[in-house]
Amino acid sequence: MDHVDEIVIQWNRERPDLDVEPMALIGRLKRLSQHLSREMDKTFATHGLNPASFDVLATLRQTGPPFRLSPSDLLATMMVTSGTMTNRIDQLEKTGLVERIHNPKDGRSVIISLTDKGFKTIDAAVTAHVKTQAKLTSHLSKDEKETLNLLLKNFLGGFE
Amino acid sequence: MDHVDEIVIQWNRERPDLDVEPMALIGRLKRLSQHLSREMDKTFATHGLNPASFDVLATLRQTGPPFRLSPSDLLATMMVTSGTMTNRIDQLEKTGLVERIHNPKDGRSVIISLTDKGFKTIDAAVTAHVKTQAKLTSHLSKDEKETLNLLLKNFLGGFE
DNA sequence: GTTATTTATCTCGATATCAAGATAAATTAT
DNA sequence: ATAATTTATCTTGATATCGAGATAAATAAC
Repeated sequence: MDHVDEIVIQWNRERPDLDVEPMALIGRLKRLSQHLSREMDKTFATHGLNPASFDVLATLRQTGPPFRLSPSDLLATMMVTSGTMTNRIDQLEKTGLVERIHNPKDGRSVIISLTDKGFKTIDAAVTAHVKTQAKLTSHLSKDEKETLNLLLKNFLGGFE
Repeated sequence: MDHVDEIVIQWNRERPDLDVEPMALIGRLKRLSQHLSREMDKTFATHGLNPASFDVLATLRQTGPPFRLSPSDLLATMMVTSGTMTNRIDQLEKTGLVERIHNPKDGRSVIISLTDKGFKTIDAAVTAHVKTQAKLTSHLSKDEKETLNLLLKNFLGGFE
């Protein structure tokens, strides 16, 4: 009997015409996502990052040498608008974690490049982050993790 | 082979020392949550609401007559700060969907009450919302929904 | 070659949220 | 009773995001 169960009971009493089973499923998913994010954000903060800056740095790091992507490339992997991306890069540039490099092949575009400082920061942060994620999923058995992952992948497949 | 699989492959190449299985699980969960929210927000918008206002109105409606709760009660069910709650109530009051009633029993507190307009709005919105949620989960079989819901409930139990 | 369209990035104004602290009433301790 | 503490709500300043549109360069159409 958790928080979502209570909501379901209330709606069944107030609006018995509605099938609120999907609401329970989606409600738990969303709430869980919030809890996980909140915990992971703490790890980012201990490395001077917020989730937005971590995301950008991690995406650059992950691509391998020379750790460079255009804002458009970054946009393609994140669910944010172009204005948000500009702001994220601005903040990272201010703190010296990335730099904007002029693209000689295309005057419209720029290349976002991890600095040494950015590389060191994200490598340390991601090590801690993975540790945090391991802890956050430690309640689940190996089997549960696998089943959950498969179901989520299937579910997510409907959207992207 | 989805977006998250690609990320896992990249990290395995760049940082083979890290076990990124939890990252895949959490990444899918978060991304799915974003997709679902984005779709549900459209439904709210067609009723003149945003997710924040929907949340407050739905919580009031769900409690049954007389559809009243204190800001603290509302806070207890939502993962937001008190400042956010004040703002949410301000917006809803401006549009006449709720009203603040003085609490005669306690001079510190107020009672947030659904207006007629608020009641009508949320009843229509929640009907549409449930329909949207049914559609969003229609890819999953009955069995998948049940298994997923159980796993999420168990996972969520570790946090609240 | 000139014009029209598309693409890449940035700008601007509005808004929701948070963290920290202010205010004021109720409760507890002395 | 008075003072200290706790509780309930609100205020303030900062920030991340979004939507819509601006700018400028590259590409396509004619």
